[in-house]
Amino acid sequence: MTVQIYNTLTRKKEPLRPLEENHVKLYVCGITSYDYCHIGHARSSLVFDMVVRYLRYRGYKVTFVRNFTDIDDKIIARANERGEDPSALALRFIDEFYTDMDALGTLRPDIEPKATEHIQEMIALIQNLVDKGLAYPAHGDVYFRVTGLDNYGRLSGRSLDDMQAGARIEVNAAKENPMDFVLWKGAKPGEPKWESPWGEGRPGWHIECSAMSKKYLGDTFDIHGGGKDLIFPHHENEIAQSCGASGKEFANVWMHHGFVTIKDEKMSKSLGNFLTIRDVLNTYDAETLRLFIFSTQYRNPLDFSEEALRDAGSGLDRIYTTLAEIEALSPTAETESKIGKKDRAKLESLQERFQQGMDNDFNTAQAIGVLFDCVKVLSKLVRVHGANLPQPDYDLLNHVAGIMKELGNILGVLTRNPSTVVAEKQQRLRAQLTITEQEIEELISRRNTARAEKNWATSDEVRDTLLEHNIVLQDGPEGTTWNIVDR
RNA sequence: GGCGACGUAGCCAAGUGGUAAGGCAGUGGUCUGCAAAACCAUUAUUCAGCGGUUCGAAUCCGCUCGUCGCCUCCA
Repeated sequence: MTVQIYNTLTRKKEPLRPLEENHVKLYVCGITSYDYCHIGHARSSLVFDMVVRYLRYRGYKVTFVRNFTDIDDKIIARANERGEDPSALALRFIDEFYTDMDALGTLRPDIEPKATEHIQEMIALIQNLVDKGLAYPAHGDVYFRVTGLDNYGRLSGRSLDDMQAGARIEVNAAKENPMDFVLWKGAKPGEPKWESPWGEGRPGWHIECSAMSKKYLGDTFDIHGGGKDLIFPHHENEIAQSCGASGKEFANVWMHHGFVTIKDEKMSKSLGNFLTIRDVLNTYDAETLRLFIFSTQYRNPLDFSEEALRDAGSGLDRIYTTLAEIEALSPTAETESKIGKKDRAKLESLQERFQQGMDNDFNTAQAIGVLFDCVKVLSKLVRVHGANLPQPDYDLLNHVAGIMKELGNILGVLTRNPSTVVAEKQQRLRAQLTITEQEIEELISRRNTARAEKNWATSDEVRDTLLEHNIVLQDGPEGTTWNIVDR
């Protein structure tokens, strides 16, 4: 079985076949750095972080390139609003991006090129296109001639006729065809600019990815990724530029992830319905956010809600609690297993089933289902046999727990020590208590006296009092214990 | 208007031609004075609707309805 990936270009799942044996070359469109990143950006980074981790787990060498767009209309506009230098603003938000990425625990790409550091490569590429008749200078700008290619529109599945019928195209007299797009923008007063054969100016948006992917990965490489909103025009135009210039294929596989939505509407700056990464990490930890983001397959829309995030949090707690319980076990001298056939089969097939899910176009929802399926079994076994666990069963439980952590790491979860996580949570909850532990003990003791006298009214009253302080009681054979309710 | 995606239990979500994973919630049981927690069991004769192909369809095809996205900057 090989990794199957849905290719936007062919609209099919295809087996991954890297050009170079066992070496995957991946280019992902990164951020335009002019503001803090929101949860949609987090999804993008986390999806490709997971893709890279999984491919490496599957034995591939991965060269991962992700760019920064650090020169662009929006950066200039924002800088002007704030009276800040555009490049300083771009650099500042790249720093903020790193702060968020580190908080999310994403791996750094192997190469993170910035547009402004590749102006010469872009100029060379544009010159190549001009020489081939695929681009033309006009009024200080340079435009790509879309009619020069016979298959412009093949990624987004639209024809030039379709697009012109759409008629949502700005009037620009300099263009031969309304769908022609800008490769180089002539300088306007006060804007950042670079020398070029066509006069001073700056690059258009799409050309940077063509130039930088070529430089670091070659004319043709394996996977190009980004959000669904980049399919048109950004990726369509990259294909036009790169294929036009090289005469070769560009990226073999195009991966596009779905949006994060709020109440089923796309989260976006223009709608103003976005939450920044740091907003969310203020309340929820990174692993919770990861589990939430991976709870659906990457191509589907993901609806953000506090409830969904809380669900992810309790799921994560449950796994950590079970793993911590396994850590605390000790075996007996017995050598005969008490684990039934069905449970054993589930545990032993964990890795294989997880891999099946992930091989299926990185279906993290399926893979997480497998993880929980095993947690269920582990938790039951700890409950039923924990106090009296034969050596071989002890070994199996620990083995499976180890695999679970390894697989979790592909999603960037279960990276911490389970006992520590559980202890820290208790500590955090204790810090929020509105009652001292001594008072709790006193109340429990008062209740136990009442219970001994079968004074249930007083007993229940005490229990309710404690519940108001988020303390829930558990009467067991060894006496009464208490826990803090996480609200 | 053009192009595309999606519609599976109360909610989230897998399944992509062989008879509905998993999570949250619910119900019954064990336990308990009653609870809580935990465990055990159970919860969709059916996959938006209607046709068609097939021995067989949630899965393939057609139409209808609904939701969302792209066509302008967007992850």
